[in-house]
Amino acid sequence: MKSELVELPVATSDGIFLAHYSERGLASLDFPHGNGLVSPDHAGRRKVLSKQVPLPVLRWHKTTTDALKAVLSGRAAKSMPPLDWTGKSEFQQAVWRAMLKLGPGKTRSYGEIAGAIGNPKAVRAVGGACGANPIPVLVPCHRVLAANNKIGGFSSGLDWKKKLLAREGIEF
DNA sequence: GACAGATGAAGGA
DNA sequence: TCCTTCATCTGTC
Repeated sequence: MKSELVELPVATSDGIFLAHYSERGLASLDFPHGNGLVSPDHAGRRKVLSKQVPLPVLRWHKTTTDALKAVLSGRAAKSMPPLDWTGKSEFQQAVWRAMLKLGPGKTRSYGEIAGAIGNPKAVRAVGGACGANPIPVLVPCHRVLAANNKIGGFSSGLDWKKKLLAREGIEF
């Protein structure tokens, strides 16, 4: 089957994020690497040039750009592009949906997220699902803290998590 | 099937 | 308080 990803850069004041779109929607989002440069890993990845980008993807990309900039400045995204979670487990999707409900400045603990999806004991699994989140920032995994307001962890780097939380006025 | 993980809670020093 | 240990659940190899 063809599941070619369209790869488009998202320029923000924090660097150039890299968005990957499938025919279903936004599939993943990469944090800027170093000084906004794309990692060598992406160099060899098959991608579609901007000229060939389908119209729906261009619309999604605009929405994604707006949403990303809004979240990075501590505001709520006005609208979200469709998210492509194909191939992900039901559990992971449930965790991510629960996180999408968190507005700016709101936080939950891993235990509370676990409870929200009806499995209060699955706290460690929630941590695993957060780490597997392909769309950080837009799926606000940075708003999930450990118990007692501790920072917990962040797969893309604790610095990003701290920065994002600080912009939303969250104390931890 | 075994193991690891971005946790949480309880018990002891 | 702080540290250690154990219970629990899911994903990955």
